[in-house]
Amino acid sequence: MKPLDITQNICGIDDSVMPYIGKAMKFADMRICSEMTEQGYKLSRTQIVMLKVLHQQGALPQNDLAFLTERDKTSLTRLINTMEKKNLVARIPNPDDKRINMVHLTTNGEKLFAEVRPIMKRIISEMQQGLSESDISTVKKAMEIIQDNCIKKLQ
Amino acid sequence: MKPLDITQNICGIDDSVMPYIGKAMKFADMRICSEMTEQGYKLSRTQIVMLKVLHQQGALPQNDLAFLTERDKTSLTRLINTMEKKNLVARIPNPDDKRINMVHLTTNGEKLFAEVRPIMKRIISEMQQGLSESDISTVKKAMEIIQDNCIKKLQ
DNA sequence: TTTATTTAGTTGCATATGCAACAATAAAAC
DNA sequence: GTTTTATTGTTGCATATGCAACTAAATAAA
Repeated sequence: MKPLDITQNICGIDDSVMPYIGKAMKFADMRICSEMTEQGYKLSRTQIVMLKVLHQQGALPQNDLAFLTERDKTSLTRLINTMEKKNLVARIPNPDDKRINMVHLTTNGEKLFAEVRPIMKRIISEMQQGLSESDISTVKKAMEIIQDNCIKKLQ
Repeated sequence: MKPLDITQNICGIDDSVMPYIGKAMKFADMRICSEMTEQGYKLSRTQIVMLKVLHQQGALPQNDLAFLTERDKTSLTRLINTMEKKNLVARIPNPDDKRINMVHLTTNGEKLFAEVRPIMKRIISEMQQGLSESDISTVKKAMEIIQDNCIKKLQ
């Protein structure tokens, strides 16, 4: 028995790209996770992206972080919980508005990001080996179209 | 404040397609879920795909189902738990090999799949509105390449 | 035939995610 | 100045997923 032919798409729509992008994403996440583990880092792609955003943007309120990364605020809350336990980020209450937590990278988080960055760079270029410039730009365009089509109807 | 420009990719690799496919997938799942809810069905894309596989393949051992759908067997176990609670599928022990559970679609599951199938068909075609034949085939090819590159290194 | 190994499935633990409902605080309306 | 509304963040509940460790059963090896 083999995995189902990937062309067997949902509900007989034979030109659906959904299962393709779903699986590519899943395996990419697994690959990143496994390589990080090998290198001695217990980090997911999600966490690495968050490190990067905080590195580039500086401290931000949770709400803004959720918006910037297009996540539900509850998801953001728990992601920050996880990363706080690992001492990658810290919540610092804003004295001017007691509702707000500013999320900072810790020194440890900054250090880890610097270490992990070149590894990610390599993994990503390995994952995209064999894709032409034009393939990459077509994929990006297509994904934006799909995302727009979805959001349009999500109002 | 706006969502980060999607071109802001992981670790400064500006031609990475990862964030694009991740977000497209997430919004597609949300769209499917929300539309299903509107129509009175509490079903995720994952569950619908499982209904379809069982509809087409007939009853299967959990192990085979996990392999066919490229899921970890523990993930499969819990997906079947969820669907069993909803009376969409049933586990029937194999008398010839007491280790094996055959997973069947229930009558209810079969009925629901028939109802949901045309809805999915519409959603998918709406989501891909604006993609040309050639875009779709490029995306498929690209996703297969990424998946292969990942699996290669996951041994 | 008894022991060792492999296979099928489950459970604990971890990550990630969204919706609904909630508490605390700030801002607006009155 | 008090009441109402909006904003920020958390928790409960639900889904989905993988790895490690486990049990039960079948198969292979001794």
